[in-house]
Amino acid sequence: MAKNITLKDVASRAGVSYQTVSKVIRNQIQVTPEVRVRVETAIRELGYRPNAAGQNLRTQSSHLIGYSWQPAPQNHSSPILEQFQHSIVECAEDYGYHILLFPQRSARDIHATYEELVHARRVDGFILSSVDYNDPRVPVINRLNVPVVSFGRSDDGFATPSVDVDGRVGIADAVRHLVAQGHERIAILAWPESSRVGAERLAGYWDAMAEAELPIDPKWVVRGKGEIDYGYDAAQKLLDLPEKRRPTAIVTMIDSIAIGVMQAVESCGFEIGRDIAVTGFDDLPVAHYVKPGLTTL
Amino acid sequence: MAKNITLKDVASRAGVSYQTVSKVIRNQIQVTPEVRVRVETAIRELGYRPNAAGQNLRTQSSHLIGYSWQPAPQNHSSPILEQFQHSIVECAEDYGYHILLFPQRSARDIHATYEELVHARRVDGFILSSVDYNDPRVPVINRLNVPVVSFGRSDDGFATPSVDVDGRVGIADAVRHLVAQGHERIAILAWPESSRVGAERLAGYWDAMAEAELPIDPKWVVRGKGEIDYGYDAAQKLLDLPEKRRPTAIVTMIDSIAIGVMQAVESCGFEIGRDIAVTGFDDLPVAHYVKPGLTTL
DNA sequence: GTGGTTTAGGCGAACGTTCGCCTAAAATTA
DNA sequence: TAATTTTAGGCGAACGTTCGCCTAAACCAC
Repeated sequence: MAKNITLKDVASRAGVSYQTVSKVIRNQIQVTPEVRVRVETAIRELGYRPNAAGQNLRTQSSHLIGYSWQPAPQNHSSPILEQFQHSIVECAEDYGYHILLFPQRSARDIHATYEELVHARRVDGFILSSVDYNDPRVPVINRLNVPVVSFGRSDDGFATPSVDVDGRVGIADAVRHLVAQGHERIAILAWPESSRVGAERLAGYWDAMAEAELPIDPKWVVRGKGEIDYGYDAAQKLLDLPEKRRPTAIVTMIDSIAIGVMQAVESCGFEIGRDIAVTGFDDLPVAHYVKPGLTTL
Repeated sequence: MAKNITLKDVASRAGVSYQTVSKVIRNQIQVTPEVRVRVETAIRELGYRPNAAGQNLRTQSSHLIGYSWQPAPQNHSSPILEQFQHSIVECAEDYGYHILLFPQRSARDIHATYEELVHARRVDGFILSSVDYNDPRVPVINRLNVPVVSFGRSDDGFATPSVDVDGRVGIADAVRHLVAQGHERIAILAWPESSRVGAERLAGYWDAMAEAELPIDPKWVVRGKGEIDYGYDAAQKLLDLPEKRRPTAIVTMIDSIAIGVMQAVESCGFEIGRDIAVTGFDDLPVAHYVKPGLTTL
């Protein structure tokens, strides 16, 4: 393998000190245009790339994120997860990070695995996928005091810094919550069938309604596009239904739609929280997607 | 985050020099049992873990392997690949390595991506999956002169070590199985000639047919692209053949195509298993949910 | 000119390892 | 006991960065 090209090589070619090269690269100092050009051409001519090991050592960060994924439970390989994996890889790259996969042989292994990765400073943080209720990984990682994001929700009392809510589970939970409050006629403003995310969330609605054995009036499942306007228009139609068919709760796919719904509710003379409940939804760290009758963000 | 525990911390607690600790850890020198015990207990008590960045810098190796996988075309996720990914992660771990995922946005990006990873010494080598004929990644990596193995073979003159699913034997077995059941008119839905995997599997078909000394009607070897749709359309044409030329069994390259075939069979009024046999490949999870048990490999 | 402020860029130090050389003491032999 | 070999383990150096301090020259106002 070819010899490493280091800052010093660049420096001697450009006729400056190697520390100066480092600073030029990261724009940390003012240099005369002439020097900057000299350094930049030297970098280009030599094909210099900062050495990751050196950077990691110095900055005490690996620029690596550990990704924990469940090894495909037998018959149920999920394209969503594959998609998710691809997304995080792309996104991490945008910030100069990479994704590191690691094994997780047995349940008892969990502690050792994560401890090892963290103490060896091999990763800067973790992404967990398929987090379920009472996920054993969550307490372990929390004890290690390291940044973590999870895809899926764990309800075991740890205020995990940020949580990505799974659409299906999230909407289902929202609906369950409404059911628990006594709602029986629950409508949903869905997205066109082409939307995968929309389908996922709609499935959550069906899940929860079926679970509660509640009938679904075809009118309650609205499909459409847009944000505030869509919410406003669709909600008006729902509120125009005869009282017996009129929903007492409206579930939306995203907060901006919920805002439109709330506007419509008010302009029709109803009161949010008393006459009708509205829920929103967001992909960002939202633990609270339902506030009885009121979605505030 | 807690302060790093380094060799020096361990050393001062054990009353030796830090370099000695390093050597004890890797059994590179003889030490008196007494010293060894002192060092080992110090390590345990402090919870010392070698810092990966330091090791990487010193040893000039990242202990990371880059894994290039195709981001799941459309909705078709392959359980094989998922399995494969899991296996390499486990296996790498056994040798103290980890797997690094990296993005590959566009074809033109390929060179930059790999060059970056190699020059920055971020990875020690690569594993490529889904390698096919004329895979653009192969020449790029070979030029970088870095270790690489691939899953699937590319026949373009580079001696890249590889593993692969033996499609030839697999399909041949399937055909033999059908022959043993008394089938004589066996059709195959192949892929375009540009697909190496497809060529392999088709070769298995020829092998087995020749072995059984069965004639092959040119109409029985269909070439096409796609999944369910392809299976559906191609099967319909096969079923439209006059009875004497109509195949009694259809071999497909992948389960999703088989599903299309089965739909076509049903819609033409035939019964799977009685009038016609269908085989798949690669054990898609869906296969278990399809009504008439699909014979797959 | 004198004194004060800005600026470009040099320089030492540190991050945590591993490697190889070196030495003093212990073990062996004569 | 003296000469020789073996051994345990100390020590300096290097891997390639980044950070912060420092200095000499350049600039400015009087």
